[in-house]
Amino acid sequence: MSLLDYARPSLTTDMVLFRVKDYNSENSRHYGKKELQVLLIERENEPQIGVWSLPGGFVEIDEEIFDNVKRKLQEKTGVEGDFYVEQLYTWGEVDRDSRGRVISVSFMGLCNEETYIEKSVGRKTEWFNVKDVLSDTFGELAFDHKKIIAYALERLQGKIDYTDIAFNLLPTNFTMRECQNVYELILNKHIDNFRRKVNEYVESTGEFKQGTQFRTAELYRVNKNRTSKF
Amino acid sequence: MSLLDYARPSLTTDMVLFRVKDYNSENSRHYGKKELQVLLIERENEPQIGVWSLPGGFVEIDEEIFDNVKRKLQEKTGVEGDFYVEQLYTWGEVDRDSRGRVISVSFMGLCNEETYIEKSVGRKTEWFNVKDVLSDTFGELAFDHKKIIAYALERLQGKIDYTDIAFNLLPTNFTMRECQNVYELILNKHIDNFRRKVNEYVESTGEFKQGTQFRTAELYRVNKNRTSKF
DNA sequence: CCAATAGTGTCTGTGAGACAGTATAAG
DNA sequence: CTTATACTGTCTCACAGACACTATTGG
Repeated sequence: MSLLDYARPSLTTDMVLFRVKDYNSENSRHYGKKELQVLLIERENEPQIGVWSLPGGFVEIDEEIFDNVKRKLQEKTGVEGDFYVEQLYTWGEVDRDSRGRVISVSFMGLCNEETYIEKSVGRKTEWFNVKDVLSDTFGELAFDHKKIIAYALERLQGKIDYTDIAFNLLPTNFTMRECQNVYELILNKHIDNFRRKVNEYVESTGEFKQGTQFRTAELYRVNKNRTSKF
Repeated sequence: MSLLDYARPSLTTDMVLFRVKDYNSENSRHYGKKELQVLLIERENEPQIGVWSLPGGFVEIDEEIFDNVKRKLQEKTGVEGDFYVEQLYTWGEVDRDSRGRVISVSFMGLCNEETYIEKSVGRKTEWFNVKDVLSDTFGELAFDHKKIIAYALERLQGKIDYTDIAFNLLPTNFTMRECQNVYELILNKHIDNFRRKVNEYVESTGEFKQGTQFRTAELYRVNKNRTSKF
């Protein structure tokens, strides 16, 4: 029996790309402009034209899945760079796409101002507050994309305590306040004794952040020589 | 542009089914017959005829991926039942299968003597010690199946400390020694103060295991009313 | 009695939550 | 000086590693 005898599903990718907007805003207790954001695009084709959706697209027959998700992201949103990406889950419910059988391999990306650039590609793309997107009042996303974003957020929340994954949302050098902002935005709660918790992951740079309104804060970087927990 | 314009990859599943053989053997310090095992089948078709491989097969166009992996397992190995299954990872490297582009969604199953039955289907299937299969001396498995088994074991080891996933490898009622055997086989090390570690996950049945050579041991079951950590 | 396993008690160090207190910047 | 943030010190409680100890079974 040849492989050709099988009717094959289509294979696509979906990227849940997160960033933290205004991670550097001061005072963690005043929840201001800073927010965890996800990148969405408005669908241009049937079905569900005009509906917000995750960037992604069909995988070519000779294209690595991982390459595809970065290529589609670049083509559709203009976002590219060397940021963190990990595979999340594969969604394949028979009726998840009205066009037919479509299998989607989903990915989570974590970027920051240093690891990505964004050019206009003449399409409607926008960074949304993740909390807003997941709320009932936001309205529907295309296909099962709301479920995928919720899954990505859960994965991020789950891994943040026992990996250094969150540092992918920060630039090379950052203050403790900036780092704490990122953690608090992801976990959606205040964290006490924060510097003690991330101590094993970071090291001093010896430099200080200038231009702040109050006491200058020391800049830290990820400690690449830390002993791994795994 | 229609979906038909795309050349589509084939979609398959692979099942990494674990069980613990002789989890009830006494004395954890004498590593005897008890072992963590994985179910393999000998390939009957090209390519790689006669090579040990994970059970699985091609997904039908109108078949749920999850249904497929359980159906293929039953058809190819004769193993069926209502045991724990979770999706692991999707493997899609362009050159992972010599027949063409084949995407494999892999799953991990955890079963025990109560949750599965095994009938002969006239094919060569066998339960292997996971440690042996992953060692260099075992020889090659089909495709990237050794990598997939290694990934499944890592996932199992990673989740065992913060979930009750390991109890899927035990029958409804079990002794502390049996439970400890399962944990020690998965983590491949001795564990001290074991009953204290699993206390929150189990509750007494009030019954005792009869027919043991020495002191009788109390039987426990999974505590369904435990407060979740998640 | 002995041998082997089942199960308990306790010491100690580590680490997290809570929160008081000190340091430093701008104005 | 004040104010707001950066950063340190310390108390307490819970828990995990280490390991000594008691309990119960068959022979």
